[in-house]
Amino acid sequence: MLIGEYIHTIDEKNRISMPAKFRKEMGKKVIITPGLDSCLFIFTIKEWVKVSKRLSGLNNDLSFLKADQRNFNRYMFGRAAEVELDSIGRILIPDFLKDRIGIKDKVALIGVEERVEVWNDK
Amino acid sequence: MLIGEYIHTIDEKNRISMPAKFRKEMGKKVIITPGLDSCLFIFTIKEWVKVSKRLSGLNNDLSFLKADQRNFNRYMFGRAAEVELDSIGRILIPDFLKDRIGIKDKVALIGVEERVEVWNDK
DNA sequence: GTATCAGGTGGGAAAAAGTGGGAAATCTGT
DNA sequence: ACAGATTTCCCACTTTTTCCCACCTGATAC
Repeated sequence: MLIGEYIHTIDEKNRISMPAKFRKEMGKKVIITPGLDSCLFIFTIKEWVKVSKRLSGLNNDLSFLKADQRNFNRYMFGRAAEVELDSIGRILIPDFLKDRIGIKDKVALIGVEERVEVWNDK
Repeated sequence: MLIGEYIHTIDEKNRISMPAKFRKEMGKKVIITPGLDSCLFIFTIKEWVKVSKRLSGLNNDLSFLKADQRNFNRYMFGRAAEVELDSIGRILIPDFLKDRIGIKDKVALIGVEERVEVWNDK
């Protein structure tokens, strides 16, 4: 279970250290998506598979008729990125996701049970 | 069952000795969370599993789709910490929790049935 | 009264985590 | 194909955390 909050730096190459406490559970590859609220979500591959299945499971055969559903799924899936941790446990935040949460310098990485949230830390 | 009150010192490395009387029951790892009022709760892993299940038990599989559940879970899990006792039974209090209860020097560790509460002892 | 023991406190040294940056590899456009 | 830009990989420095040992104190036993 992912718990606790850590303040880390995002460097000029858009890298952030995954807190050591989270690394084991996160594995080598993770999925980053725009979160709800002004943050990013980071999921393990395993968790992402579950989440994405459930999200698309909400769709019924006529879901393409529902604008909200279409927009939401486009939002979630369209901007998700698979990211690999480097040899010392850092992840690279794609520009289009970085801009979303207005990161300047410091970010808060928050363990929320099955995901990590990334917030700008004013 | 955890009972009794002990006044201990928090040192400059944020360590507090778990009272010897509590150690056996607490085990090697514990979960520390902000308590109600200005104190911290320390739970055994076993107890934490029960507590967190009960509190987040209302969540469905996609709890992050609902704003109030997101906020609740962020608070609940984001401010918790898994902490290991060192070889002589001390726990390390994370800064973000230490600040919460305004610890200066002495703390009261109080056994309350299934948890230990940590209060500042002015 | 003194020795012994357990619990609690403090601090130094070693290890790990976090940050920064250079060089090699890859990509892009002309 | 080449020059310049970007990305990836790796190494090195600094800070923080962890581990371990030693000391102090109060209680108990002899």
